Formats: sequence, C-alpha cells, structure tokens
Amino acid sequence: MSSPAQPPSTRAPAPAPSPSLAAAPISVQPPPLQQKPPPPPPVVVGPPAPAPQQQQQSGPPHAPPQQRPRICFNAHCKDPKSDGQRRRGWRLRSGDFADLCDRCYGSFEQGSFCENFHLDVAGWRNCESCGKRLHCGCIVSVHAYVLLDTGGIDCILCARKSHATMAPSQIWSSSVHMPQNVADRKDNYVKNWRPPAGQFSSQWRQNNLWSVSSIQSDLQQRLAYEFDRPSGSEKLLPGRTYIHAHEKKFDDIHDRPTTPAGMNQIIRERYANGHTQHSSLDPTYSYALYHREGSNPNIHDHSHHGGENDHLSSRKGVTPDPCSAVSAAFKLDSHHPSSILKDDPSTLPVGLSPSFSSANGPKDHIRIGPTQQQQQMASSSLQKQLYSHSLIDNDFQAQLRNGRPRMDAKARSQLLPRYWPRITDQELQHLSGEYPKNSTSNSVITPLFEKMLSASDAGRIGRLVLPKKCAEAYFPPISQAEGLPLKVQDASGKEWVFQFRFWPNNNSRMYVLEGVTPCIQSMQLQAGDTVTFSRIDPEGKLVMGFRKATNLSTEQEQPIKSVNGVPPPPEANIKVSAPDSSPNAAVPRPVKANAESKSSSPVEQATPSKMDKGALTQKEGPGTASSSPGLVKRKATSVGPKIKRFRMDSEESMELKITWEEAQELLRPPLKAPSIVVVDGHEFEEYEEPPVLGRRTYFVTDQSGENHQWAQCEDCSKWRKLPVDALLPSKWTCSDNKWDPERSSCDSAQEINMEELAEMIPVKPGAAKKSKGKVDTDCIDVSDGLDTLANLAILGEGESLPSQPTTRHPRHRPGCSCIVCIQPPSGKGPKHKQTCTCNVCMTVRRRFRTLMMRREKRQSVKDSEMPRRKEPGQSSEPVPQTGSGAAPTSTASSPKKADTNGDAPEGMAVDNKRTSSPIKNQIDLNSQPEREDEQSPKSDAMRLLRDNPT
DNA sequence: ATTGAGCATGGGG
DNA sequence: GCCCCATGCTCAA
Repeated sequence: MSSPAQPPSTRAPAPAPSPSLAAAPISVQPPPLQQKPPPPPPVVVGPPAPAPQQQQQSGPPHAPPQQRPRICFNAHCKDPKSDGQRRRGWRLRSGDFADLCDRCYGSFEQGSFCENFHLDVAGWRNCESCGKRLHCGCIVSVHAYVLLDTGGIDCILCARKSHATMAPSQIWSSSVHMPQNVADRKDNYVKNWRPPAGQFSSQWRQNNLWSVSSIQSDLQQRLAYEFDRPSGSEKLLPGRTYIHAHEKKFDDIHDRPTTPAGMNQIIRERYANGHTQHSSLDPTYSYALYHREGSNPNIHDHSHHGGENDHLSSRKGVTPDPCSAVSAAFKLDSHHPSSILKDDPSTLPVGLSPSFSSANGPKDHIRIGPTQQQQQMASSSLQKQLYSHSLIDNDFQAQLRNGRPRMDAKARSQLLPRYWPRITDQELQHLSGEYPKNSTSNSVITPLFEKMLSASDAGRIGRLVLPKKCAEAYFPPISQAEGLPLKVQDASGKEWVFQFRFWPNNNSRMYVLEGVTPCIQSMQLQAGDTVTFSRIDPEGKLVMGFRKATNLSTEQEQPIKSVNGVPPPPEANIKVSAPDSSPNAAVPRPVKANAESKSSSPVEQATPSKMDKGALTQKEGPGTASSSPGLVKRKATSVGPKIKRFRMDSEESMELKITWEEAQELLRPPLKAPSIVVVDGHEFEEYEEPPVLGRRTYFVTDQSGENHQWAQCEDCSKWRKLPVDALLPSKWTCSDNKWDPERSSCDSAQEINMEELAEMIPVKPGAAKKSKGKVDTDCIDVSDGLDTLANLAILGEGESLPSQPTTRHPRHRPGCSCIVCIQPPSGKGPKHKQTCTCNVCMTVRRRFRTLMMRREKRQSVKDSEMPRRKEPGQSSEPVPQTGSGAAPTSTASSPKKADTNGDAPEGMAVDNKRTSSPIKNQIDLNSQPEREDEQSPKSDAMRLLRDNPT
C-alpha cells in the first residue's frame, strides 16, 4: 500500500473512490481527477491521505472528443487543430478515447507524452531505485510507475525487477498500482512464486487470500478508472461478456507491450472488440477455465465450494449467468469452480479480465497455482467491480451515494441483497477509528456482507451458517470439510478464531463458522441481530461487526452494546439498521426477506430495477434513491431475512395474536386528553401517554336480545352489568358503576346468580364468592398456570378442591402472570438454571414456597384429623408421605426429581421424600406450555390435589 | 443424560 | 426444478 508520505500524485490512484466513481459505469480518468471525498466503500483508514492531486490529464477532460473531433485532445498540443487523422489515446471517462493528433499520439505511444507536455505540472517524482524522473500525476503515465509500500515510487522497470523477489502478496500490493503490466506481472508471479514449504498453508492462504482480495479494492478501483467500461447499455450487460475479445487477446497479452502506449493499444483493441461484441459466455472458455483450475489438483481443490458437483458446474458453466460475473475468475481459480461455473459463467466479464486472469491464456493450465489463483481472484475482483459499474445504473449509483448497501461490486452483483452490507459511513468511520493501530495507513475497509442471525446462528450450537456465496467469495477457499481456522476481529479489536468449514449438502456445500458462540455472546447478539463482515485492506483482516435488531441506531462496528436483554419480537427485525444523519448513512435496513428480488436470477438482481425492488428499497429516507418512484413495494412477506423460522410457530403466533387482540380490546386511552393533530387533512388524536389497559369485560346478549357487558368489581368480585359502550379502567369497582346506581356499591347484591352468569359468560365468575369465604374452583379461571397452582394450594386448605381437572392452560389474558405467560414463547427463551433469578424463576419460587407451606400446613392438619375424617372410598392417604397415590403416572414420567426446598437457590425443586410434598415434579421453567397437561407442576399439583381433596 | 458433530429435510426464493 | 439454508434429526463421544 502506498505510504502516507506519498504525494498526492501517487496517492491518487489509491482507492477511496468517490461515490460517483465508485458507481460510475465508466471512467477512464485516473483517480487524480476525483473531486469529491469519496465515501465508502471502501473507507480509507489511517491518516488522512493527501488530497488527490487535481491535476488534470493532458487535455480538457470535460470536453468530449466527439464534440471537437478535429481538435487534439491534448490541451497542451501546440497545434490542436491541425489536420490529419485523429488517433486514439487514453480512454476517457465517457468511454471514448482521447483523440490525439499524430504528434501527440506519437508522444503518447512512445511514453514521452508527459515529458513533452506535462513538464510544468505537478506530480513529478523520481524512481526510488534508479532515480528516473516520472510523472505521477496523470493518466498518461499512470502505468509507468509503481507505488511502493514504503512510499515513493519505482519506475516500471525497477518494479519489475523487484517483483522477482517479492512474495505474491507483495507483488500484488505493488502491482496494484501497475495495472499496465498485468500480463508481465502475472508471468512473473507465476514464475517466481513459490508456495510455502510443506502443505499449502492455510494460514498462508488466509493471509494471502485476504491480502489479495483486499488489494482488489485498490486494484479494482484504480483499474476501474483506467479500464472501466463506457457507460451505457452497450457495455457489459448482465450476461454479456467480452469473452471472445478476451480470448482473442490472450496470446496478445503475453507479449504485449509494457509501455503506456502498448497498454493503451491493448485497451483500445479490447474495447474496440468489446464495444461491438456482446457475445455471451463462450462455453469453450468456461471449459478452459475449468480445466485450468482443475489442472493442478494439488493446489486447487476442485471440490472447494461446491466441488461435489463440479461436473455439474462445468456443465452449467456454459450457461451465461451474468449475475455472478464478478467473481467468475476469482472463484474459478480460487476453488470455487462450481460457483463460478454455475453462477458466474460470465467469467472475465469485463475490463481487466484479459489483462489479468487471462494473461496466461487458456493454455496455461499447468501453471495455474495459488499465484494464478490470486491473480484470478484479483482479476475477478476487477471484473466484478467493473461489472458492477457497468450494470449499475444511475439510480443505483445514487443509492450508493446515499449510503445504501455498500460493498464491492462483487457482492452487489452476486450476493443476495439480504446479505448486502448496510454499513453506513459513520459506521465505517467508526470502524476505521477502531483500527488505526492495527492497520497501516490508508487501510481500506471493505464491507463484505452481513447476515441476520437466525435462531440457529445465535443458538448454543455455536454454528453460524454462512451464505454460500459470501463464504465462497470472501472467505478462504477450503477443500476439506474440516475447513480451517479463521481469525476475525470484532469491533473492539478482539480477535476470535472461528472454524470456517462446510458440510456437504445436496451436492453442494453449507458453509458454517463454528465456535461463534463466545463471540456472539460477547456481542450479546440474538437471533434477529445482524452480524457484518468487513475486511481491512491491505492487511486483509476480517472484521466482524454487528447491529442489534432492536437498535434503531446502528450499533455496527461499535463496541459491544447491550441493547436490552430481551429478545426483540420478530417485528423488530424489520428495521435493523439505523437511520443515519449522514447523507450517506444507510437507512434502516428493511427486512431482508422480501427485500430481495423475487427473481433468483442474478441478472435480474443485478438489474437496477430489481435492485430497487430488492435491497434498495429498503432504505429509505427521503431523498434516497429508494424513494424514487417506480420502486416496487416490498411484499408483505418480506418481514425479514429468512426469519420465517425465527417467527413464532403458527400456534405460538396464534396464541400471541389472540393475546394481542385481547389486549387491543382492553386498551383504553390515557386519562390525559389527546391533542389533535392534522395530517394531510386528517385529524389524529395524539396522546402524550401510552394507552392503558382497561378492565376486562364480557359482552353478552341476554334473552331479550339486549346487549350488555359484564364486569367484575375489583374489590368484591361481584359482577355488574354495564352498557355495551362502557369503557372501564383497569381498576374498576362497584363504586365506579355509574350506570347502575343501585349496584354502585359492593354491598349491593349481584344482579344475577353465578349460574346464570356462567351461562352467559364463558368465564367462570366464581371468584365473586371468594370474599364470602367459599372457595369456588371456578375462580381458577382468573389465575393461570402457577397462579392456579398457588391458588390451588391456598384453596386446598380445607376447602373444596378443583372439581374438574383443568389441566390445560386456559387462554392467556393480559396481565396473566402465570408461568406460561411470563415466559417467552416456547423454546424461545433461554433455559433457566436453578440459580436463575429472573422474574419467572423468582415468581415460581415464591409461589412454590407459598404452595408448599400451605400444603404442608394443610397436610399436617389433615394428618391430625384423618382418623376421624376418613371416609370409605376416598383415598385420603397422604400421598406425599408414601410417594404413591396421586398422579403416579405423571410423576413417574417425569424425568426430574422434585425438590421442595423453596428457599434454596435451587428452591424451585421439590424433594418429594424430604418434604412430603405432593409435588413430585420439579418445576421446569423450560417446559413447554402445550405439554403442561402432562408434565407441568400445575397439572401434577392439580391432580394431586384432586386426588387428595381433603 | 448431555452435548456436539454432521447429515438430512424441507420451506422458500 | 434447482438451490439455498434454517433447522431437525441421528449418532457418537
């Protein structure tokens, strides 16, 4: 990477493209022409780099040649209007070429253009090796030098010499800035690269893979500027490639000139072909690539990334699939044959392909090795970048500028939108701020992808399922199922080592990161939260950020923040990311699921319109591109990325729905009068306070057909008949009965008896009699679950016991504090440990304590009275004492022994033997409500109580 | 009995 | 109809 000391001129080619450039379909102008501070991706980390030199290339950049065809593009031309044929010089951003007069072209071709015309402009530097003076400030000479890691430059000749002794990654680092010599460089790499001793070190692979891929950004960007496709539909349509042209150039490239002119000549030819040829992927080429990759099985694991069906891959490879053009070459030789061929047939889609991945030509099978792999990876990156540039329209560019999904083009064109990183500028900056110490100056952070954690991901298994394409595109290639360890840093800089591996799955692969539990827990992530993966280049470090689902403000890449301990409801997942004040901020991420285009075709996804529909829609805010008309409204089903399973099961959701509906019925406006707000002509009541829960009432139609509602007094539990329009506060007593003065006191008798009431109201209003001392088992209706259990214990004190077995938990109602209702949906909550002090456990302990105390007390009373109260046919034996009797089946079926010691930390359990408690089963906080009738303490207790009425 | 590893299944895109 | 992938299921430690 370039050093901070590098002057603007040399720094210019470095990454950090402006938004426009990043998304711009084409540009020939070198980075120095960038005028705007570029937003990510990627973001430059480290000391602020000197502003790119604004020096313009040798000619009016904004004057399209076609507008002045007879004028030499070179502004310094002494005779710009001289007659004579114009010749193509360097490529312009518009996609055209600088038309030069013969004289200027001669200089250009001979490599003396800058000497002739740019002597007076800034950007001249000396080669660190030979001292040769080079102009580093314009596109014309951009190929003539290489930026050194240590700062400064080397002329291309010196660079080439030094490359012979450089490691691949080094070469790539420096080569990033010498795109003109890709062919030569490639040859050098292949010839000079030596794999690490022994096994193909996974570490090496990792490092280098990352290094290479990380450099891609630079390379891509820089090259993008130089080789980018012209904008317009003619270029690189999805599914279209320049394969023919590329193939044609393969051999040419081998001996292609290294001079700028020579390079440009190649470019010219390429583009000349490319502009006119939109041939789809050539099967032959795919085949060739495939075999290249496979030619060296020792180094390339064919099986990697879908190798199980490589044969299919090769077959499918002939099918043009534009969508993944991006990583075509990358995958190809980077052990992703299937992906490439299957998904990325359009290998070598664009621009640099010929220069890079094809440098060796289809015949160089044998020489394929890791180095080449890297090369192709790099080239693919280039391709992807270029590819994306070419296929992303202005809308998408605008979206990018607005901070939408940011990642390299590969991801955009290849990955499902749900995996697009939604990192914001601020997040990136924040992240960058976390790494200055770990990164070299000018490090680049490239958001790779993100994934919303599924229940499995966030579960205790510790396996994070990786999107296949993401894994194959950004993680090291692995051929063995065991995979390899992968170091990932979190936002705080802590390094984690996960096992990146895969499982064979249906002729494919399923990639997982194992051992993520500590990290997940460290970040306090839950299902629905999102983890993001970024890469810091050129170090190639993987950085794992996160975003809490419940967080409206992005937590991404920030030190661990505990949003809250409660798992957000599924709905919370809908908005994952956060609004950002910055114009580039990513908008709240929409839910993924339907965010992605329905079409699975990569092509379609890559299509701007589709993008809008898909991922881009998510965003948002006013002014963002997503708000542009024509966007397709997300389907209602798109509730979130693959969170369907995260959603509650049908039954659970049903239950929740019912509860919610009930809650709705109980909602009452707050006491404070609302203010009226008019929005678009519609009046809205705006409450400063949240609604309150009203008292539950029951609507009935009496025999005369009149509608009423019945409510129960808070104090006396008598039921009062009210008009249907009555809204009761949560606490309502007879004294509040303004509709029936005669019964506005608890002293007043109930209008009808309980039997009559019971016929009308589905609820058992028995509690009304509680005040009278008579315990009606019906009252258990009001108390559910453990409440019931506790109540039973209370009721059981010499009172009547439940006359009917209510083993099934009644419908949950608002405010229900039963064990069921106070727990998260079945299976959704964490398992409670014996030492757990959560509300649930504490409640259970408390109730159990009460229960046990009363039961024991009652038992003792019974024991003392038993002799005289014993009646024939009634099994009044103290069940607990004998361990037999009540509910033998249920207890027997229970795997867990009870421990009645309610005071102990593990006091939820009831030790049947020691305490003589009828409750043999330990209260299982993790038990499923639906199984309550079989295993729940309540059912057991009830059964016990039923069987032991006295 | 618990936990982990790995494969199988099947819904959804 | 294929592929992805979330999760279930089975088996072994």
